[in-house]
Amino acid sequence: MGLLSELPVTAAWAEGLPRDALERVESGLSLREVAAGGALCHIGDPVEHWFGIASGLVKLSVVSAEGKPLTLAGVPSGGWFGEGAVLRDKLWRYSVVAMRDTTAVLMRRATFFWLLENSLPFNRFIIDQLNERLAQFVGSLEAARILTAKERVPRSLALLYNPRLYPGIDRRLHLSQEELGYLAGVSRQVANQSLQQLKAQGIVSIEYGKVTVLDFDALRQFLG
DNA sequence: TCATTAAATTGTT
DNA sequence: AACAATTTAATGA
Repeated sequence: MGLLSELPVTAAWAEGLPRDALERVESGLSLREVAAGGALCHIGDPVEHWFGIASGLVKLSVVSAEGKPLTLAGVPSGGWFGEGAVLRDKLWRYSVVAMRDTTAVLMRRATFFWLLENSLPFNRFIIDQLNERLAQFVGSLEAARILTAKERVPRSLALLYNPRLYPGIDRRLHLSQEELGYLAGVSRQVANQSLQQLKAQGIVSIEYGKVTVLDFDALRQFLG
């Protein structure tokens, strides 16, 4: 019974791997617990791992010269990220901060590259993932220009429910309105008002510290 | 298990 | 940004 099979994370890239390869890969994995507010890595840290989120929620963020934080993306449980950094960079270009208590899976660089050289499905997974993220960030540029602050909230929510990047994510997400505001780059007030509107439209339901998506199709309208 | 208190979150100004 | 109201989590009897 290996590490992967015990995790509540669907590691799609591991499907189809021969048993001996799987054992080899699992020897290159480790777990790390990070409390809410803690960091998985900081800007400038050496890139030593590819990250997966077994449970919890993290955000990828940078800080502007004036000290204003900018959130690039949120990654819920089931998501893997950092392949761009592992492939291209020696140092992290963004910080990874836990928005909730989080359990992360760390894959050593050497293991990552071994998979690249030995598994075609893994290569396919990485290409799909890079492509999906590229689409997200291109969309973000558009959204920043075209969408109002209130519209950026449902867009951010829709991004979290990307089935390709984060398969099997629960309809109900443990995510406060303040945290959603950080993700969307809007104030908590705007996040609140936007959620109220979405609730009135029957797209989401709101609970204390949680949001549940009721209508995925309606939410995807905000992706543009 | 229940009551009390602190902390977190929400809705509004 | 600041306020009050509400919900949850933590604590201890």
